[in-house]
Amino acid sequence: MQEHEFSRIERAPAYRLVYDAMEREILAGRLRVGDPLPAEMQLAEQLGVNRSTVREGIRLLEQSGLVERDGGKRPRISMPHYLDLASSASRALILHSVTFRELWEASMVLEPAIAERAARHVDKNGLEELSTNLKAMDSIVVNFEAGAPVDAYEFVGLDRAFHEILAKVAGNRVLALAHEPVTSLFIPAGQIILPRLKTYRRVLDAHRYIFDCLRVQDDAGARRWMHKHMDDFRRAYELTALSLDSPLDAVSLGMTQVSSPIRNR
Amino acid sequence: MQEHEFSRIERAPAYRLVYDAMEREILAGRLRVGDPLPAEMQLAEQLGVNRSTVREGIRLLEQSGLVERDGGKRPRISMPHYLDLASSASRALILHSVTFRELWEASMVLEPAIAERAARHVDKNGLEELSTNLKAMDSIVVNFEAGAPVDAYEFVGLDRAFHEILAKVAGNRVLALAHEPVTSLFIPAGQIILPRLKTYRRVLDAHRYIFDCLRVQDDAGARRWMHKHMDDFRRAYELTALSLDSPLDAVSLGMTQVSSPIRNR
DNA sequence: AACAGTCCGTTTGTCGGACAATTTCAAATA
DNA sequence: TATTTGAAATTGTCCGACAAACGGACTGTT
Repeated sequence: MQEHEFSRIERAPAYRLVYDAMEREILAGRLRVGDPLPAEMQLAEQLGVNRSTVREGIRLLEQSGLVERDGGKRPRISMPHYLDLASSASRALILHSVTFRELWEASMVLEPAIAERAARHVDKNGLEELSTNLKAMDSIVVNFEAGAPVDAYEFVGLDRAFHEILAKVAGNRVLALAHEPVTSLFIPAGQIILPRLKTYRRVLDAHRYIFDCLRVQDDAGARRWMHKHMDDFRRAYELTALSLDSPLDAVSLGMTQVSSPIRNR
Repeated sequence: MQEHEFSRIERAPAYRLVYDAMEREILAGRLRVGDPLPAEMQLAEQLGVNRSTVREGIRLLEQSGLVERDGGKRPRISMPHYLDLASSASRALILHSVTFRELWEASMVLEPAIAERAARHVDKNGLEELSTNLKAMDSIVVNFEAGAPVDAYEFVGLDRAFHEILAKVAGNRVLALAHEPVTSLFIPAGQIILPRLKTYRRVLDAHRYIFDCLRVQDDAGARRWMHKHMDDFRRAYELTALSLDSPLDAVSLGMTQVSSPIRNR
């Protein structure tokens, strides 16, 4: 029967305070992107803590993408790239046993919208990139129809690349960010589905229709074809006797070595 | 003039290997969610590195949400909640100078889709939550129209809460994840716009229309009203003489103390 | 039996120091 | 000027130490 509720007393460890302090400096622009981090010793003195403590704080910055380490060189301030965040998002979604249906529903919302915007904003460069992608996929399909085996990994990679080029071309980074985990989670499913159903030609054709719409800036057409394309994917998923409502399982989908979100360049 | 190209030798620091190893154990389920982490000393012995190195690795896990520390207790394995990721995403988007237009475009895609699904899946519980939210907002508006001042922070908080309840009710975690950074970035804009235009009643009415559609499971109506609601927001933004295409600036939007993504419970 | 107090081993947080490997940078050299 | 060299700085890793907090067992009181 308490009258007064006490607010929880918060006692953050020093290494987290280090993290907070440095994050503030970065976000406030006093430490600029690209600059090397101050030496650990120097930070330790300025902040009045031990070097080990500073190091632990830097690890937090590192994982949150605000600090980037290249080999043994001085770590530098960096902007977390939103596409890096997507990998953590994918992992989180898997751990929460998100179902394929949720994934597919989201893609039915995002992909057509992205295709539509891509058709409106595409430029010569984007068309070039897409064309190159299509050519590569075309040669795989032609070879396949001549009897050659298909490298599923390569094919699905091209598929993904196509959609990511679209997302880039659409020119909306918020949509691109939302889109990224979806495509990355589709990959394992694609690697299971495609080798079984061998619908390579179908995927290629869909991409080509979308490409044609982009070329003439037909945004409604791009949206429509993308819609169809994604619906195809769901049907294929069901045809392989996979249930829409079973969770994407980390292990069965080979995501066990997601490993570290270090971006190699 | 070398003949043979050596593939770059990659030498990750030990603390990152510690991170990788432990992440593997967690994702493979050998360390289960909720379990306390093994003692640092024990890990150090098993992995053959020093305790300091283990600690640095644990910091990486901590920031990526796979390990949760509550006070001075033993850290425990945890699932990163996707909504926690959203705060990093928001920060990244701000750092990349995303424009309000991009944000708004994304919301025009996501919010109506979410409202539509919410109307289809809403249950008694969800309606209850929404109703409570509406009542709270109603009393603020009524007071305002009687001459009382409005706590912008509180109002915008209720606004956000309404949209988040919808996202939850829609029952699609992928969409909810994509949605989260958008609402959180809208908040500062709302805090600028609403006190100037004083369109509190307008927001409340829109929410109520959407709520009514949900009650009768009118998904098309929910979508339509949400669409209108978001379009209203853009118009309000323009009316305050803010440019759609200027980047969301961290400082002017008061995001300087984003600070640590620790989830308090 | 329920509850408060005490004690003790364990674990984390922090400190200080040490050293090898590598990078950085400026001086010396061709 | 371009290259090499060498010293200083910096990071990665290890070791050892100790205070503070936690968890659990034990005890005594009501």
